[in-house]
Amino acid sequence: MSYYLFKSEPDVFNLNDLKAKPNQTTPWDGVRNYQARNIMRAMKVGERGFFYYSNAKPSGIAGVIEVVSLAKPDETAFDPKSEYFDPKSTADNPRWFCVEVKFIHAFPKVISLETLKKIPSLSEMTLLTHSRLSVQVVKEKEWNIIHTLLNV
DNA sequence: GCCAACGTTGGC
DNA sequence: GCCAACGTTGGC
Repeated sequence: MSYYLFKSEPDVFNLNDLKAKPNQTTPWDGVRNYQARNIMRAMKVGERGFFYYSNAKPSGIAGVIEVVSLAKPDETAFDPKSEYFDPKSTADNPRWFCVEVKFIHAFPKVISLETLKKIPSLSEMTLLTHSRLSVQVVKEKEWNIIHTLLNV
């Protein structure tokens, strides 16, 4: 069982938007980075991840979502009208993939990046060492530490 | 709005 | 396969 972190700009797509979707579920499409794609392809149904707000005030972890389907081809890559269109990705040989994710819960308050940076045991977290990666693996230990912050 | 970090592209 | 040029991400 692995844990993950999914980034989104809340002005573009946030937890309320996810909650409003049919079945509170959406394909995590638009990812155009190979490392992030490979992480999604390794995800299993039932695994959970943090929903992270980037370019936000404040940026930070806003809640939890769950993987509800294995990675499948990202349809937005095939659509010339989509901002995520990629002519190099074809139905025969798709380049980009996405899992479907479901709303689980929103934290009462966003756990800010500033707060996370202050915790020594989180200093190796991918969020802090490879800040640009938009889909990340979170270690179980990190996952648990972050949940204990909710009780403070 | 700036800019550091870093991923991608394409010429050679 | 190298690497310069360029584009994007995301914190501040």
